[in-house]
Amino acid sequence: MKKGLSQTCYTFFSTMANPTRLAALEHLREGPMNVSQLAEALDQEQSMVSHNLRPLILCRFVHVERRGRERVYTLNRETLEALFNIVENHAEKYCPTGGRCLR
Amino acid sequence: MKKGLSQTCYTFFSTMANPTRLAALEHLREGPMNVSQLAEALDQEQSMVSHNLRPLILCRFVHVERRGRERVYTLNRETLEALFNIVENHAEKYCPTGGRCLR
DNA sequence: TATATATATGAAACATTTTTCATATGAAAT
DNA sequence: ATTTCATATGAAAAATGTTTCATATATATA
Repeated sequence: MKKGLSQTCYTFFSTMANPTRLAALEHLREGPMNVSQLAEALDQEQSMVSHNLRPLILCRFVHVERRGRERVYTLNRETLEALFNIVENHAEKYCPTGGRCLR
Repeated sequence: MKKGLSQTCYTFFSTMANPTRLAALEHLREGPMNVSQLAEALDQEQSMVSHNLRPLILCRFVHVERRGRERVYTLNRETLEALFNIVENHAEKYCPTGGRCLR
């Protein structure tokens, strides 16, 4: 592993390891959305969504574009579809009960 | 995304989002090791290593085999090499400074 | 320019996770 | 059967991360 990848991994996975952010990413798979739409879809306060979007942007898991006074968030599919595939494959093989760990 | 994958993702990424566990996984890339060897390599207390290995086992990121009174831990390469590749590719493209996020 | 709308931000309160330390377990050696 | 060695475990203390609430910023509209 290249030097610094361990730190990168930590930032990367910490950002992913949050239910609100994961739910936001799931919704963004359907297509770009602004913050209000996300807040509505997630049934969460605008402020909370906003707070949680920031690490996603810093990690480049989503990118943001201004449209008037809205901000439209778009999924970085290149990374995230690949990532979800790995998790899905791993879960199919090792977590047949769906999310709950085996003993 | 299949139902339950969001929960699976959370467990998956939470387990990855820890410096001690990431360092352990890095070392296990070199080959199987027992707990003492890992503790030595990581320069950490045996107890801490042990605590941190548990989630890795539950998620099937490593598997363990008894050898006398030792326990030898082995990396699940199938999942983890694929995962590290994605992080590496993402970082190369988006984090040229190595681990530190862009602004 | 005043107001409304969309989003972001800071800081305190709250929650979860990690680390440490003492001790338990279990297999091997004496 | 006792001791030793390797590892695991429970629980308290410490560290991190999340959520909320009040408010700031920035763009658009009246």
